[in-house]
Amino acid sequence: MSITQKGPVYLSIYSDLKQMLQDGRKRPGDDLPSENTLAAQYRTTRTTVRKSLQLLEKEGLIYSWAGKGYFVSKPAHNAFSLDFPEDEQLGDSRYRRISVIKSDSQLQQILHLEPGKRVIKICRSIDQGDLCVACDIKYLPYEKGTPLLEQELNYFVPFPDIVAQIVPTFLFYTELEISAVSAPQDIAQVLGCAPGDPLLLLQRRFMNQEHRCIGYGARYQRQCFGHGSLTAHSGYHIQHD
Amino acid sequence: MSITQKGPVYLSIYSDLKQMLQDGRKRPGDDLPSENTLAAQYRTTRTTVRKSLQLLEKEGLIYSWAGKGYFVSKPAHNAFSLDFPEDEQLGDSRYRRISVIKSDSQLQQILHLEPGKRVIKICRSIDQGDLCVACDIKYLPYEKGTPLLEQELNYFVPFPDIVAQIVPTFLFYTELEISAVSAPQDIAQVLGCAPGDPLLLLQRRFMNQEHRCIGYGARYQRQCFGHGSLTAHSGYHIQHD
DNA sequence: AAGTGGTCTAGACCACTGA
DNA sequence: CAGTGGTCTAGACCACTTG
Repeated sequence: MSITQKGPVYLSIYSDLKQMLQDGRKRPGDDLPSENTLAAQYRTTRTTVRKSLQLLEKEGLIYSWAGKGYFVSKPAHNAFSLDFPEDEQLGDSRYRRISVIKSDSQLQQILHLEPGKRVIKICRSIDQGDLCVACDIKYLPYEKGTPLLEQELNYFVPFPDIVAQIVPTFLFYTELEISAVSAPQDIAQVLGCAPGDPLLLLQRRFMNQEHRCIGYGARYQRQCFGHGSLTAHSGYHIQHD
Repeated sequence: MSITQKGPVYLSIYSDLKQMLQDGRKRPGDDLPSENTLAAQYRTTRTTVRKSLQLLEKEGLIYSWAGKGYFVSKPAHNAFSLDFPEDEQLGDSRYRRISVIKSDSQLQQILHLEPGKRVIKICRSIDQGDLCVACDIKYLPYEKGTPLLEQELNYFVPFPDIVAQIVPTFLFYTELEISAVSAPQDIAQVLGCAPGDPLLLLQRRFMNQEHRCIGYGARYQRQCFGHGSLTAHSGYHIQHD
C-alpha cells in the first residue's frame, strides 16, 4: 500500500493519505480507514498510525469523531494568513523622527492613558528609490526609566519588539485594521501625492491580556508598481510546496 | 507540581507549562525541563509528556531541538490571521445579476483562457439597511454542461463553494490582494458614493495546483460606521480565550 | 559517556457510536 | 455487541549534543 519507502513510517502513511486527498480519491465528508485498519495495512501499531492522522488533523485536512472514525474536512477558503511587512521589509527609511509628546484626548482614548501622560511618537517615511511609498506614525506610552527602550529606538528595531520591552512578548497580541482613506493634507505632503488620493491605512493595535491597547501604529501606504497592496493566502498550497 | 487535577494528564502538563509562558516565568529563548524530568515530575511516561509538549509546539509557543531540549520560541507578531467575510456575512444582497459573456483580453489574461472563451459574470451589491456598502464582480470560466453550477448560482452559495464545483476543494487555494482605490464612475454609481472616494478593493484569485487562476472576484468596499474595514489578528490570545 | 529528543512496539482500559 | 477513537504504560533503539 505504501508508495513512499524512505524516512519514518508515520510520514509514509501521512503522505499516502494526503495524496488520496489531493488527487480527489477522498473528498470532503468521506471517511478514512480506521486506525486499526491502517495499522494492519502498514504492519505497524496504532500509535504510529495516530501520529500520521494527527498530522493531517493539525493541518485541518481531516477531523476525528470518537467512536465513529476519521473524516475528510471541508477546507475553509475564507481563513487567510497574512504577513504584515515591517517597515524595513517595505523599503528604506528616509525620514525618521522620535519625540516625546503630551497626549491629547484622542491618544488618551486609544492608549487608555490618564490626562497629561506623555507618549513616545515615532514618525517615519519609507522609500523605494526616489518614491515615498508609505509613512508611518507609532505611539507608545512613555515610561521614564526604561533606558533600554530609549537605546533601542535609535536602531531599526521592529515595532513588536519595542512593545515587547514593555510587556513580555507572550502577554500581548496584535489587532490589524485595514481600511482605505483619502490622503490627508499632511500625509499627502510626505508621500508626495495629491491630497485625496486613495491610500491603504493599516492600523496596528498592540493589546495586553486585559485587551487594553499598549501600543498603536498607523501606516499610510500608497499604491505603486505592484507594491502597496497586501496579499494573504488560504488553502493547502502553503503547507508543503 | 500539577495545579490542574481534572481531565487527561497531558492537558494538566500542557496548561501548567503554558501558564509558565503566560506569566513570564519562561521567556523566549529559555529552555524547558526535559521530557524525562517532566515524566518523573508528573509520575507518567515520556509518551504522555510528549503529547503535552507537541501541543505547545503546534501552537508555536515552543520548539524542540533533538539532542538539546525544548525552548521557548519568539512569537511572530507579524503573522496575522484574517477572516474574509463572504457577501452574506457583510449584509443583504439587493442587486444580483448573472450573465454569460465573451471574455475580453483582460479576462483572458486573468483566467488564462483562449480567446473567445466565455465566462460567467456574477454581479452583486451588498446593503446594510439603506446603505450600499460593497459591490462585487466575480468571473468564472464557463463550461457548458455543468447543470449543477447553473442551479447553484440561483441560490446564495459562497463563491469558494462554486469554485469547488469546478475543481475539487483540496485542489485549489486562494490569494487575496488588498488595496485602496478611487471609486470608478460605474462603481460609485452602484455604491451611491462620489467618484474618487476611497474604496477598499479586495481581489480574490482562486488558483489550482498549477498556480493558474480558475476564478476571480473583485469586491469594492466602502467605509462606513465601523464596517468596511478588514481586521486581522496575531499572537496568542485567540487560541484559548 | 550521559542526556536529549525522534521513532516505534505491544499491549491496556475507557467512553462513545451504530447495528 | 463489536468497532472506533482517546488516553496511557513501560519499555526499546536511534542520532544527536554536550562535557
